[in-house]
Order: sequence, then structure tokens, then C-alpha cells
Amino acid sequence: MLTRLFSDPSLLPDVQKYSGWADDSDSEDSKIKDEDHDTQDDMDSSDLRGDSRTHSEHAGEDDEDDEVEEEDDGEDTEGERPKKRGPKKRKMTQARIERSKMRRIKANARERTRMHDLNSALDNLRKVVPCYSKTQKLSKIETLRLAKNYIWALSEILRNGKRPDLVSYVQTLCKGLSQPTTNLVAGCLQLNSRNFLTEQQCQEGGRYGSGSFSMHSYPYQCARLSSPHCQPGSNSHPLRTHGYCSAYDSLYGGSGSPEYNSPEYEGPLSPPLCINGNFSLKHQGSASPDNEKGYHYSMHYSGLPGSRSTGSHNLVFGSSGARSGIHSENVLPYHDMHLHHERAPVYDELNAFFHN
DNA sequence: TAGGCCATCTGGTCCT
DNA sequence: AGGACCAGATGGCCTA
Repeated sequence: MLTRLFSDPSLLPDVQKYSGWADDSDSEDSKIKDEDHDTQDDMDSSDLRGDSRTHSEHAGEDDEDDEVEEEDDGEDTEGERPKKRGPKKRKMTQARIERSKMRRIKANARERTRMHDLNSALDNLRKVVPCYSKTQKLSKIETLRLAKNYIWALSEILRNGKRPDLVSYVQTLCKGLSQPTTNLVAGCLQLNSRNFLTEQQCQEGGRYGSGSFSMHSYPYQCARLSSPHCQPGSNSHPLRTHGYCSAYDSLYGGSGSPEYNSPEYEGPLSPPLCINGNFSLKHQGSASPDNEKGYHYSMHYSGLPGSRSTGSHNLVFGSSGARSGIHSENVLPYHDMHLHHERAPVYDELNAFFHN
């Protein structure tokens, strides 16, 4: 058991702590370590963790050490006080202490991997919201807020069946975001944040600074920046020379700037939008656990008014690609869209739809 | 230096 | 019984 633990890197931090490997002498860890070494023989569980043990710790004990400690200190004799109920305290033998430590070590390792999984899922989310940078990541809370706003914005687009104006689109995206994140989104969408700050954000502006926005200050780029059209210097647009590619422009075919309306611009969607409601994520060949799980996201807009049929055009939004006229094979999974930078046919349809 | 963000540990609770 | 999930505590790192 111990051999397996020591050979498992994920368990090392705890193993180090409980084995006295940690060299941070005044840390909490070392306190626990010292206690362990000082009072192992007659130590109660509270010596190990500072309070009572959990039920699971009781549960892990064998019959071999079911010695029961003397009930309190003899105060409740002769019926002066009712006898305490519940399981009697068991003496902490050396073996029990060791088992307790091992349970804690394993639980810590599980918790670490759980949090790592959560963080990798959050990283995947960062890649599909409008602002993505490997170098300067959005914080967790801002990622969630932006994702919520983005979903809402896309839902509104589908519900209304028409493209919103840039300002309201960005306003939706930035609702509830901090000023720095608002600036970042503005950077991605090529807007000066002063142009679209909500009234509330303007009132709160003092918290985050002047509200001014500098393209040069935030190296955020859209998820599809590696596309030739998003590469710095790929054309003369000053924003592009700084490496920015507008998600809005990608989505709407470049309405934000006249030059983007030129036919040769084939800016890809960023982040990916899948019209038939199925959104598949395949990841790059990492060994992340997410890969093995084969995420498949489904978004159903059928409940939204007008989402089934949007009037003058023939697009029907629903979970069934066959019914919608957009076949599922026409929709590249996220992996393909991000790695190969090819336009899926559905993008043309989408752009045509928004250009009507 | 204060505040924000994050990773980790920990104990409690719930579920299978 | 053991694992998943959660929230609180703590300390480190970074930035304005």
C-alpha cells in the first residue's frame, strides 16, 4: 500500500507531508507532522485534525482494534447525568492512526484530481467564449459570466432571427463583467468600451479605473486567431496588425468594419457556433481526461420562439439536422474547426442568413 | 501593501 | 464503506 502511494505522483504532496518530507518547518503541514510524531501512542483523533472524526473514518476501522476508551472521566456515574449516546470513543492505536492518514491522503489526491478536471473543463470553456488567450486567461468567475452572456446573446440571435447591432451584442456579452474583462471583450470585438458600457458599469467605473480601453494593453485574441485572416499583419487593418480578430466580425461577416465586408474575407466563426444544435467538442491529442470522456454537448433552441422556423429563410433550428436542412455531417466538430481552419458549409449558410 | 485569484487541505454531507 | 461534492481556511503569487 505504501509502496503504491509513494510511486503515485498524485499522492506525493500528502505523502511528503505525513512522512515529514516537507521542509517548510513553520507551515501548518509541519504542525500536523510534529503532532503525529510527538503523541502517536496515546493520541486521540483530535490530535490529528483538531476535531472529531467523520463517520467514514469510524467506518474504516477493523475489528482488530476495537478497544473502547473509558467513557469520559467517570463523571456520569450513579445516574447523575444520562449516559452519552452514540458510538463510544475508540482508542487510537498506531494502526488506526495510519489508516486514518492513508484515508486522508487518498481523499486529498481525489480532491486534487477533481479540481484539475474542473479546471480543464473551465479551460475548454475559455476556448469557446469570445475572448481567448493562452497567455492571459480569464479568471474562473469571469469565464463563467462571459459564457453565460455569450449563450444568452446567441439565443437572442436565434430567437430574433436577425443580427443585432454591434453595440447591443457587446453589451450583452459584457453584462456583469468587471471593467478589465469588459475591456478585454471590447478588444476582441474591436470596440472602445466607452461606447457600450452600460449605465451601471459606468456608475461602477471607479472601481475598475477610467473605463478607457487600450488595444495594446490586453493581449487577448479570439480563439481562431491562427486563421490566416486573423494573423497579425495579414492585412492593413490596424487591429489585425495587433493580432485581434473580432468574434463579431467572424460571426457576421465583418460588419464591424467596412473593409471586412470584402468578399475575400472569409473569417471563420470564433467561437464556433453550430446551428443544428449539436455542439461536439473533440480535443487536441492531449492526455486530458476530457478526451477520454468524449464530450458531446447538445443545445436545444427548439423551445425558443421562432427558433424552429425563422420566416423568410429556410433554416430551421432544432436538434435534428435532418429536419433542419443542415445535415450534421456539414457541421465540423470543434476540434476540426479549430485545428484545420476550414470553413464548414454551415458558415456560409449562416453568413448568408445574416447578410439577408 | 492590499486585494484578487488560485491551489490545496480539510471536514462535513450525501449518494451509491 | 467509500467516493463525490461542497464550502471554509490557508498560504502563495501577482498586480495596481
